[in-house]
Amino acid sequence: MPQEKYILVVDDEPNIREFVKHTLEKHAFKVKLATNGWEALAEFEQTTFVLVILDIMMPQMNGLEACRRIRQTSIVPIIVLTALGEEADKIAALNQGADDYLTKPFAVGELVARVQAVLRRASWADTPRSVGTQRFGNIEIDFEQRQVWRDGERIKFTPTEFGLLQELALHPGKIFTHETLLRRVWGTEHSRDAEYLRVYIGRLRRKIEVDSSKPLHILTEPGIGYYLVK
Amino acid sequence: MPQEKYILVVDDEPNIREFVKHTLEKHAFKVKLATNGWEALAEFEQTTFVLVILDIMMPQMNGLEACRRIRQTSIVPIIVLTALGEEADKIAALNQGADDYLTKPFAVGELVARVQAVLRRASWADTPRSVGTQRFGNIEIDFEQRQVWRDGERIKFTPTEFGLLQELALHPGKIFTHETLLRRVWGTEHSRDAEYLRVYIGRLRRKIEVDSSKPLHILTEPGIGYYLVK
DNA sequence: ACGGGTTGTAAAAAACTCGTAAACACAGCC
DNA sequence: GGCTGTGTTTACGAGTTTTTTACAACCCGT
Repeated sequence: MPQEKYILVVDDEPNIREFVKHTLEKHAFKVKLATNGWEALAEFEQTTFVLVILDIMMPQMNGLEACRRIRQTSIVPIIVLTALGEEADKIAALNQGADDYLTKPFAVGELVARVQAVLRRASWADTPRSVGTQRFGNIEIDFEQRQVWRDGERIKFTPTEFGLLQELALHPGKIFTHETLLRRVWGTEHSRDAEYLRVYIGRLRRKIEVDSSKPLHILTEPGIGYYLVK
Repeated sequence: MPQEKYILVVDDEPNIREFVKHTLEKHAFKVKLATNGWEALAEFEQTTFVLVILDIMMPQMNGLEACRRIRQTSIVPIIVLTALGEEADKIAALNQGADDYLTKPFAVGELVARVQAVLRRASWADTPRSVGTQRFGNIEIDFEQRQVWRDGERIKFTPTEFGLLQELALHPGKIFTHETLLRRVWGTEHSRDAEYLRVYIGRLRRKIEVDSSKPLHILTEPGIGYYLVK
């Protein structure tokens, strides 16, 4: 059923707000607007959104704080908008639970592509999977049994390898920062030991990618972290 | 026993039919072909199949109807093939009792992965969880009498040994973590004493396995725990 | 094209896991 | 007491996994 899909757009700059609204409406989405964090949270109470697009730099309550608060009560996908060169903002937002980011200025095509990508990943309906399993093309992961299958063949993983794969696979498409992955897999005390990650990402790729020098599933987001796609 | 596993492939497009047939035969399956729903049902009468792969869009009798009719008489796993974007078809097919779907075009790896996954799940489902007695190749366990027989000879087990064996045997194939086994057999207060487990798994193997250094029934999942297979 | 930082890979070193043997403890029983 | 059956504890070698180190490959801005 083509139900109405609401997207919440939060930005203090009127022209960006209108640009995004206009673009999304052309693609059959319904759009609600807010100009700061407080308004965003208020809107969020009112309506059920399929996606939130959130500017980081805003007066009143900034995007980072809004992102954190939304995440406390919802798993709705969040795309943050950052200014060019504000790496730290991106990373902070991703650490607060944002799913993806867009760097201003962005083109119509880029906006639409990201929105659709995020929604596709989040769409729960389109994967018929038995409970506790996920599929990425020819890879199948059984979280309960801690087993992974590639082209129907079982591949064995060490505890650390599986832990890392699991973090990535539980939110396909979501970009994880180095720090987040290190904290979740190795614990807070190793959140700065990025070399662990390099070594283990390499091992995962050698096990699940067809050609580990041209990965299709485990992708690098330079300067930020890693993410998994189908 | 490497019994012959027949798969029925139903599609009106010759090249897809041959592609699937060829791929599956390379993976040691026997393949029978049909080009429409009527032929499929006719073949289905003749041979016992372990799996049916069924195109949705076909002339004569479409896949959906064929799926429904097969389901009336059999629980054989069914994978349906759908064209890209035909969401409605997928959902309808899953509602008619299909087990999984593949969207055309698909890669070799993905086809094989789905076939194996569906077969794996099917074989898992028919494992009898009976509480009475259970058989693992040459080993027979009577849970009521707390007795075990190997090649018809009674083997004696101490209470702890039998308790551990029983935990594993009640869910064959399921991987139990060290902690779970320790908690269930020795109690929560010993859930960290992994050395008990090492010693007792060794004792079980010496009693049950033909060659305890190459166990066939009681298997180790490194870093995680143990499980029992037939 | 250069230099500085990041990312990927290989390999050595350190730490840990698993299976096994053997010793010990402790009861019940003769 | 000595014997037997069971559970607990310790120790060690082989093998695996994790950590550490080093360096090559790559990207990006100047």
